[in-house]
Amino acid sequence: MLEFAILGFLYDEPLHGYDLRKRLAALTGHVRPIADGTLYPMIKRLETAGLLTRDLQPGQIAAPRHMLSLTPAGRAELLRRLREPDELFITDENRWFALLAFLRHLESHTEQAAVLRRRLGFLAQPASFFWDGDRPLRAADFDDPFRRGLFTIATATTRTELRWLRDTLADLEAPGAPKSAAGDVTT
Amino acid sequence: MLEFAILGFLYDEPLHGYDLRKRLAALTGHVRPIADGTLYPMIKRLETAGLLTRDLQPGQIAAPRHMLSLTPAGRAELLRRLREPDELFITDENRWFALLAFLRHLESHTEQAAVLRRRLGFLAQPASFFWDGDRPLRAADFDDPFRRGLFTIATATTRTELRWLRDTLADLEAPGAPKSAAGDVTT
DNA sequence: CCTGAATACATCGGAGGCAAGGTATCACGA
DNA sequence: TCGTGATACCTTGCCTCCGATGTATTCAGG
Repeated sequence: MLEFAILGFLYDEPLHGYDLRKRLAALTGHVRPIADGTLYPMIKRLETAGLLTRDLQPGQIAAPRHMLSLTPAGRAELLRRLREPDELFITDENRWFALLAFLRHLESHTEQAAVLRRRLGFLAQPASFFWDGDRPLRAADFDDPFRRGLFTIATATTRTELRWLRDTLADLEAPGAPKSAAGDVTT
Repeated sequence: MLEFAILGFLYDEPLHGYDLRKRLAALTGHVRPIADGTLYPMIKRLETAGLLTRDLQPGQIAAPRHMLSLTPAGRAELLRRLREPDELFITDENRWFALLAFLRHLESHTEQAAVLRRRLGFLAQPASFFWDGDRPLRAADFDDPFRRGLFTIATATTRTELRWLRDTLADLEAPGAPKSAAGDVTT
C-alpha cells in the first residue's frame, strides 16, 4: 500500500522524503497518518530493491535532503502494479483510492478500463454487513439507527461509484473520444 | 479493530469461533477477509485477559465447538471502547463502520450522540487528497478522470454521511421521544 | 467404502506498520 | 543568547494480522 503510493508519487517527479511524507499524509493520512518509522525503512527497502535512487542535496532550508527518483525498474514496477493490482486494491476502499490516484500513469485506455471493470465487478456483486443464515439483512431489518446509517451510507457510496464507473468506462471505451469529459459527474 | 468486533458480536449472544468468523467476514470481510491465524490467537488473548470464557460443547455437525461468552469484564470493556473510541475509530472508515455496528449497545443517547459528534467534527473539517503548497486541490484542478472520480466519490460519501449524522443527532438529542427508528432503544 | 467438502480449532513464521526516541540544521523571537 | 519550532532523516522494539499448514470430525455423493 505505502510502497505503491511512494512509487506513484515518484513516478511524476523526484521528491525528498519529507515532501513525500506530506503527500502521503494528504492521500491516506486524513484517515490514517503514516509514521516516520514506516516511511524511512520503506524507502531504504525500495532503494535496496533497485526501484529508486537517492541523490543527496545540500539543505535548502534546513538539513540536507535526499532527493528520491525512480529507476526504470521502479517505473516498470508501478505500471505492473497498476495493470495487475492485488485483489485487496480492488476491494479495500483506501487502497482502491490510492490506485485511482495513479491510474492515469497507465497509458492504455484499454488497460485502465480493465482495472475499472474489476472494481465494477466487485461492487456489483450483492453484499451485506449482516446475515441471517443465507439471507442478507437490509436496513429495514434493523431497529437501531446506527446499523441503518451503516446501510444508508454504504448504499449511497456504492451507487455514486457505480454511476461514475459506468460513465468513465463509456468514455474510455468510446472509439475515438478524448478522455476529458469524464469528470463532469459532480452531482 | 478485530478485538473490538469480537466483543461487539459476543455482547449480543454467545457464539463459537467458526460462527464468529463468518460474521466478522460479513462485517469487515467483503473488504478484507480475516484469517484463521488472526482470529484464534485473538480469542485466546481475550480469554487470557479475562474478557471471555470458553464452554466446550460436543459437536453439533462436526468437530466440537468452543462456545464463547463475554465475562462482565468483557461487557464493560466493549462499553468503554464505545464510549471512548480511539481516534482511528473516528477517522478510518472501516473502523468507524464497525463502531456504528455496535453503537446501539451504549445505553445512553447522550453518549451515543457524543460519539457521532466526534465523527461530525472530523468530517466537517476541510480535507483534500492533494495539495499545491497550502492550497487544497479540487476536482476541477485535474485533467485525469480518475483523480476526478476520487473527489466525486469522496464528496458524495461525505455529504451523505453528514446529512445522516445531523438527522440522527437531532433525533437523539430531541427532548421527547425520538422519531423513527431511534426510539426503539429499550433502556 | 472412499473421497471430498464443510465444520471447527490451532500453530508458526513473517511482513507491514506504529510509537517513542534519537540526531542535526536553520530561522525567529524574547 | 537561548529556546522553540520547522525541516529532515534514522533506529529500535513492539503489535497486529496474514498466509501456509496441520489436525480432527461429520456428511453427502459416487
